[in-house]
Amino acid sequence: MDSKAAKTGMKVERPAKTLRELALGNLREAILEGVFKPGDRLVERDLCEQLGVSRTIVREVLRHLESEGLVSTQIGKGPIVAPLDADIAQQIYEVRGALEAMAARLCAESDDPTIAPALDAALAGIRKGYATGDMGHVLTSTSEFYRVLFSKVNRHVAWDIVNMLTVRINHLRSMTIKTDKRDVEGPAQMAAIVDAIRDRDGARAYRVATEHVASAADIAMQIFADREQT
Amino acid sequence: MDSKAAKTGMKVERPAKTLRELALGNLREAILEGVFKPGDRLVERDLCEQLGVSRTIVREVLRHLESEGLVSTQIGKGPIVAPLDADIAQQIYEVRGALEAMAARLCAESDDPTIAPALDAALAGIRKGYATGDMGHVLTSTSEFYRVLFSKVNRHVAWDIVNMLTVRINHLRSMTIKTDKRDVEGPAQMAAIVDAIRDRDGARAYRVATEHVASAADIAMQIFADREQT
DNA sequence: CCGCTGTACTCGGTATCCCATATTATGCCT
DNA sequence: AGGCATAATATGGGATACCGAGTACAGCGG
Repeated sequence: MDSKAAKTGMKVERPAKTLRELALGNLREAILEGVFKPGDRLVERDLCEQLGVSRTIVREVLRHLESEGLVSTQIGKGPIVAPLDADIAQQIYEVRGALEAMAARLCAESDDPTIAPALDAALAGIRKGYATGDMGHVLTSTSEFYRVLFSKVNRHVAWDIVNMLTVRINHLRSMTIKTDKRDVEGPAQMAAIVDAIRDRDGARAYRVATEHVASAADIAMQIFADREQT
Repeated sequence: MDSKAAKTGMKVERPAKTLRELALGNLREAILEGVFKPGDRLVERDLCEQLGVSRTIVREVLRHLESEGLVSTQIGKGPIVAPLDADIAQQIYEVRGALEAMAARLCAESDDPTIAPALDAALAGIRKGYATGDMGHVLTSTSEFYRVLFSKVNRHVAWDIVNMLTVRINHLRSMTIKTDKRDVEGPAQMAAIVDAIRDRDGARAYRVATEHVASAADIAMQIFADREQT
């Protein structure tokens, strides 16, 4: 796995050694898991206890998450979990779409025969997750699918951006994949991307990738609409 | 200005109040200005003196710049100014191209008649900068051009990303705009973008915007090639 | 000439302190 | 009783001082 990552030029994250990286991961996870909900205040001194680290670390971590967009700091108050509105979510999906479509096209236009099989493997993981009802597995396999898409053509800058954006819409992703018929539609759309890549059809790969993200965005917007009606 | 910014949803940066924001701006500026060159170590305690702030601040700032990609921290050592290689630069130009082309298309497809004049104004600024030899003015006007492109269609997420990427290739930008004939080619390409927008031709706007970034990237790659020959 | 050792440097991390502000609780006066 | 002024609390912004560990380099000895 490591050698493979090195071969693709993709930065392999070595076992996070510094406390700060650990704390960063933990807090990010906690926010993603919903332990802290959007709008909740993130009190530095409380986090020190909960994370078991000093305020220095907590502050560095908060700053980092702030630049990731997961945390926002209001002037007179302090850091809170950044709320996500429909407009921002829409924009995030849009950028993701642009970048993932770009990557899909590049994959199609490269002549690396290992791409399609690797994507198929990830796709199989997604289908298996749906079949077994393991939604966590669906999410990680989906990430793997896109990771392959970017790393096979050595686009780690774009991949980093997509990753940054993805964490912000994490809970939306969890909901979109549970939507009615998404268990067949989603994989089908992704299979269409793989097909286009296999056919070396860059334009089609670009188009179907764009459509896939757009349909996920549509579902997300529907979720916002439903929520508002409450 | 504030009301306009609010209307466009574009984040207006209020006069940085916290010491941290000041220090962040100063250090970023220093790196961009070349006070610290790629590979230079950024010794925390030295920066404390030079910036006149405590280590707390310096560390938060370094963390922030790290997540911006301007600074990289090597495990056993410490923070250094992130070196920029041709591969990364290429990828940054590529992502910028994808996003700017997207914004150009959106501008063309919107029916906001204020877009083209605003872009023309920025373009005039660029031409004036070239005419007077004020390259700093060329750069800020170019940024203004793209800021308008994104803000007129309310894409501040994408704009933030483009901005983040742009600082990393700042010195390349300074060099590309000084390239032979870039003083006529560059503005001509940007005028083509405005023309396409005025004609409501989304596909053409997308294409010419892509081409403009690609030509800038080509020049940047040439700079890397020349540098290597030394 | 090469290898070892010790010292200086610096980072990651911690523990306190101080100050300003914002919120909340208290209490007094009308 | 109600409203306003005030005090107490909570918290963020910032500064210091300190410690342990790893790196780098200089000098010493073989």
